[in-house]
Amino acid sequence: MSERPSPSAPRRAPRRDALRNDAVVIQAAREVFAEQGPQASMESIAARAGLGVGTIYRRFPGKDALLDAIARLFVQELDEATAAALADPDPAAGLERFLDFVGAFNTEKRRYASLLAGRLGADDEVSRPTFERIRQLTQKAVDAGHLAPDVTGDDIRALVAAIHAVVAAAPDGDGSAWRRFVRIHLAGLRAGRTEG
Amino acid sequence: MSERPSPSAPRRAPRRDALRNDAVVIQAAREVFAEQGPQASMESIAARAGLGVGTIYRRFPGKDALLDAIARLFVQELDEATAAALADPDPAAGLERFLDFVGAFNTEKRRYASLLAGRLGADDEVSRPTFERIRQLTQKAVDAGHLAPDVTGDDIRALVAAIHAVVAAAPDGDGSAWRRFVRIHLAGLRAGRTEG
DNA sequence: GCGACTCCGGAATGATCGTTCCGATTCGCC
DNA sequence: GGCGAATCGGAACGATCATTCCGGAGTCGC
Repeated sequence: MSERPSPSAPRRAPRRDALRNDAVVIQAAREVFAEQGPQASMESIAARAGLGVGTIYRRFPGKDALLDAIARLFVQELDEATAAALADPDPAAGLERFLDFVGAFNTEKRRYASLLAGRLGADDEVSRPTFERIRQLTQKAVDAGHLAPDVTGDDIRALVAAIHAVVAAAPDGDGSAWRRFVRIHLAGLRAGRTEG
Repeated sequence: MSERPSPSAPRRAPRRDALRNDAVVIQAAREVFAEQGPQASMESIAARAGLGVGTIYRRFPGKDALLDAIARLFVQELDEATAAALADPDPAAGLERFLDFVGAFNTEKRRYASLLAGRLGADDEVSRPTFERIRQLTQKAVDAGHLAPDVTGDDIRALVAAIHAVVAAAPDGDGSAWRRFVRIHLAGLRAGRTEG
């Protein structure tokens, strides 16, 4: 019984250059997909990374896996934003901080919406724990009297989806039209008693 | 010498089958693009139409032209809806009727958003005369006191874009989540004095 | 430094798809 | 019914692109 971790794997540690390339590929893919959308070719990504296509395929089973990896990255950033917003002692401020993040995120990276579209199903456009946090964030704001009593996490989720679209539809120069949109919608969420 | 209407065009009327196929192609393309998105193949459209691909190319210079033709059709429908809404004697009712149309239109045809995206530039997502009518519609509602004084056509246009997204993001069964969204946003547009 | 093994580059492969082309078919007119 | 032209069908072409493959370069443990 010599201590081999696994009978058939006397593996060596991965080489340093391989590890570095891992990060380089993700970064390049992020940039290229943001610029050209999901139909960007693997070759253009490889070129941006300064690598050959084969190197990408060593790490990722295929283009779809690469797309998924990046989508997961975005969800993770959104996740961190919800966690930060939830930690804010003032519920209203936390909610607005979160919505600010969503708008800024999409403004910076216009094309990400098309990347996420379809890749994450309708009911997990936001990963489940993230949505749970949005729900809590909403509930706190309702309890504090900042939103009408019947407002739910679904309403905020719809608003998030709407922000995507408003950012994408805004004229080129205008990077903050979405702020006005959010302000208006929040006014509706405060005042609106939707006796349904 | 002999009386030809035009020197170089002794044209005969188009054949009846050609005229019929024109409509068949458009209809098939509408259906297939709605189901599969803009990346649907020309062959699948031809198959749906019960025709050969060559027949499509006789009418349309290429796939892009076909896509454009359908996008123009949608804009035209939207155009008619704005005209009808503007004709309504009650400004508030006209505006709501218009927004109802937008939501229903997108609900029926989920994938049309991706078809229109990018094809019509940011500043003519709605054709110019259509946008002019939206502006008038908005102004009438403002003058009648149904919307806050500083609301403009751009606000309604943003709402239209948002409705697209909300419809697309809604869970499968739920074909009317967008109604709630619109109701809330309209409340914000009524109450919100955005002293900016 | 050296040997063995991992990793990289980029040409080759196979599939998909938009577009073209031309013989066969159908239509309009007499 | 028959002729000439417009139209159709769908095979063939060329381009693009994801994916594979393997000879050669680079790295690690010693």
